[in-house]
Amino acid sequence: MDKPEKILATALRLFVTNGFHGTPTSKIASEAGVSNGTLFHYFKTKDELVVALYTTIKGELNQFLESQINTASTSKEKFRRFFVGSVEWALNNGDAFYFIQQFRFSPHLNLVSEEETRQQSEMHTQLLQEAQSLNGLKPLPVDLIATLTASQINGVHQYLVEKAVGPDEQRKLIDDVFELTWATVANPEIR
Amino acid sequence: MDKPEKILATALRLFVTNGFHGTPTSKIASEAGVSNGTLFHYFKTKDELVVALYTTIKGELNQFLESQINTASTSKEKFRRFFVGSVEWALNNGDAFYFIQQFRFSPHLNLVSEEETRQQSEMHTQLLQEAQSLNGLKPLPVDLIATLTASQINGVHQYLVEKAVGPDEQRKLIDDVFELTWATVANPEIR
Amino acid sequence: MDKPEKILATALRLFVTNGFHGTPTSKIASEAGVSNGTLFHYFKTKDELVVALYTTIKGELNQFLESQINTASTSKEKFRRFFVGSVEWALNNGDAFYFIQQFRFSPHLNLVSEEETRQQSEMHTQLLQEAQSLNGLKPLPVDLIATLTASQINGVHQYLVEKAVGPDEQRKLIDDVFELTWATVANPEIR
Amino acid sequence: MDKPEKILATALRLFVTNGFHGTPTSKIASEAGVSNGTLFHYFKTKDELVVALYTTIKGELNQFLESQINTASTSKEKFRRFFVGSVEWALNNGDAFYFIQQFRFSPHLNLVSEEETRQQSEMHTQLLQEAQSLNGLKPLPVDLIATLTASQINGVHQYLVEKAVGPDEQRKLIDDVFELTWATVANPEIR
DNA sequence: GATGAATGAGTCTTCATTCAT
DNA sequence: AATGAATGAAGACTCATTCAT
Repeated sequence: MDKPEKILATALRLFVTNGFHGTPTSKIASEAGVSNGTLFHYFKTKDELVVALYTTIKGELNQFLESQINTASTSKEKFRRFFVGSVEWALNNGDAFYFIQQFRFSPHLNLVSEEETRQQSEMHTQLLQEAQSLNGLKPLPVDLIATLTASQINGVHQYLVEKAVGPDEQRKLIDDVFELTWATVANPEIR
Repeated sequence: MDKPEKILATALRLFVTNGFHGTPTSKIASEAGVSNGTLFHYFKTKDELVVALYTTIKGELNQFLESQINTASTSKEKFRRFFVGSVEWALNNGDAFYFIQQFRFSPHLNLVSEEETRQQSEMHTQLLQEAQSLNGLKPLPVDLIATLTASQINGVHQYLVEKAVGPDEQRKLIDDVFELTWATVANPEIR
Repeated sequence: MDKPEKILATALRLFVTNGFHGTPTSKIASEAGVSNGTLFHYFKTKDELVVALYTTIKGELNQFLESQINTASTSKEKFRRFFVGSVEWALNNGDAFYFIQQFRFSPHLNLVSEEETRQQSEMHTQLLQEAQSLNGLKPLPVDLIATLTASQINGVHQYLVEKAVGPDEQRKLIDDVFELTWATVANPEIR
Repeated sequence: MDKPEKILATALRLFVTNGFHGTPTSKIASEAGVSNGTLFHYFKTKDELVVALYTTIKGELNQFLESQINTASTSKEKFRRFFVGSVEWALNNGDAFYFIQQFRFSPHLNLVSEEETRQQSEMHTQLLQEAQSLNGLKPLPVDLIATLTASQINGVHQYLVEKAVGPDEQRKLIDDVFELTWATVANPEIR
């Protein structure tokens, strides 16, 4: 792991525990094993570091989801992979997932261009548009369906974390909720 | 509005715009029309102010929801009032609702006792337990259903805010999603 | 004990424990069982309170010493009473004695007029001048003798406090040191 | 003089004039020619600065006394050097000596470990123990003798400062009082 | 690239003091 | 006389950021 990566990883850990404000750059630097100056060598400002962390994490998540979806053929299967993959990634990357929420409810969000924000949700939207064009979804606004499924993903994840469910049960539960969600949004006529 | 109330109202507005850290206590005080010292007369620390704001808002929300539910008789109707009431409260109290999310993804959350946290979600849980005991819900963990419906509430709200939907369409959309959600969690046999 | 007295007594206790700076007037007031405003009703400023406390204590000490000396007849006996009385008063009024030192090494000392300062040490000087005029003391400056004996008083007191000597041994020790001190300053020819 | 030294020197001067509380860290910093932040770079808190100043001064005093004693051979001579050296150091380092008293009657004293306090008075105690083991002192507790001589040192110094005695007379007076003190504590049989 | 001493603006918080009741 | 809410000036301390080495 090179220095910028180490800095980002350390920042993530500390931000999640202490919040942005509660984490001085000096602490990030020292815990990352670099000097104060080095941090600012790679990230011009603290805000830039925060945004870079967000962008990096979002990139990793998207890359992971893409790899999950690629191998599926049907719309439902793609959708399932997206749903299940999201929850599992969130479970395996608790800090990163928490950070995303933290970031979205902070003024830092304004520092990310709308263009970038749009791109990041593109995959999800595209997936649903494809499904809808094949008559596979209820006649609801695609964006609504997207938002609702994203909410469900958050919901399942939150439940699993709070209840500390075991791995086997976990898999079953995720799948159950996926099926419920699919039943909710899918066109019953061609189910 | 007495002084503590003015302080809380001003703090809410500023926190939502600038974040906790981005809002100096001095600005809260001056915009609330009181002196710096007065703020600290009523709230020992800034953190205490943040927590007090959260507790107050949660209290108001819960009181509002309780008033909504009281007049309903059937489980589904209670549930509907809860669902619709939540979304509408969120729409009418955008700042307060945003603040709740902000707060939940910040280290301040740790300053709220578990007891209080439990109390705040009690109504929701009770509602669902009652419904389940009457065989009205699918055989899923009540907490899961609670978390999922809460997520749906967030989802609809988020969609409505982002899309700036008009009032009539809004009401219809909320009701549609409620029905979808109910269909998702209700026991189909006695639907 | 009326209110000003209660305030002074409380202030003494708190000053000794926490220092002048470490003791807010609000704490003095609350622990004295009066309101914040009442304290400032009796003492215009905090500094005035500090000085009033000093003056009061010094007055009590002097009154006590005067009562001790009154009944003695010879110079040596008066001197003994002064010496022993000082040490015993210091032992019985630990806080007050500590406060005097605290006060003397603080900028508050400047708030006491020189006239008052002079008056307070008058008794001691007078005692020694009387003794010297009777040829009872070594031919040293009276002020030097005064300063040295005062230092010895401090010294014995400090030792007794630090070593927590028992009462009987205490009395003997004080007397021993008095005799040593007397031998040091008294004119050997007419001893 | 490096920055920490400059800060300590400035702090000493200001503390003696205005007291701990009467001296803002900002004033110390600016008069020392460094920024506010630099002061806190070297001393984590104002209290730590105060304690560091005390420790430094005590260290300097002890080092000076040690150098004075080293060259003497007999107990009495060592004792004389200690006595005279102490008074002269106090005269030449008025601020530092005043600060020591100020510090000893302040709550800051509690911040110095007992171990350190013990070490600082070790030299004095050792000196007297050595003298006593050679039968050179009266059969009194060594600690008492130590406390009494320390008090005499304070006394002479106080007198000389108050009376503004000239240098020649000064030396004679210090020596006279030393002899008196020695006569007071030394064993008369082997004098 | 890397360092870490130095900076100083910015913030929370305290507290002596006032004053209307 | 007594209260205690209100004030705001003042101060300790933090921390993002710079820059000479």
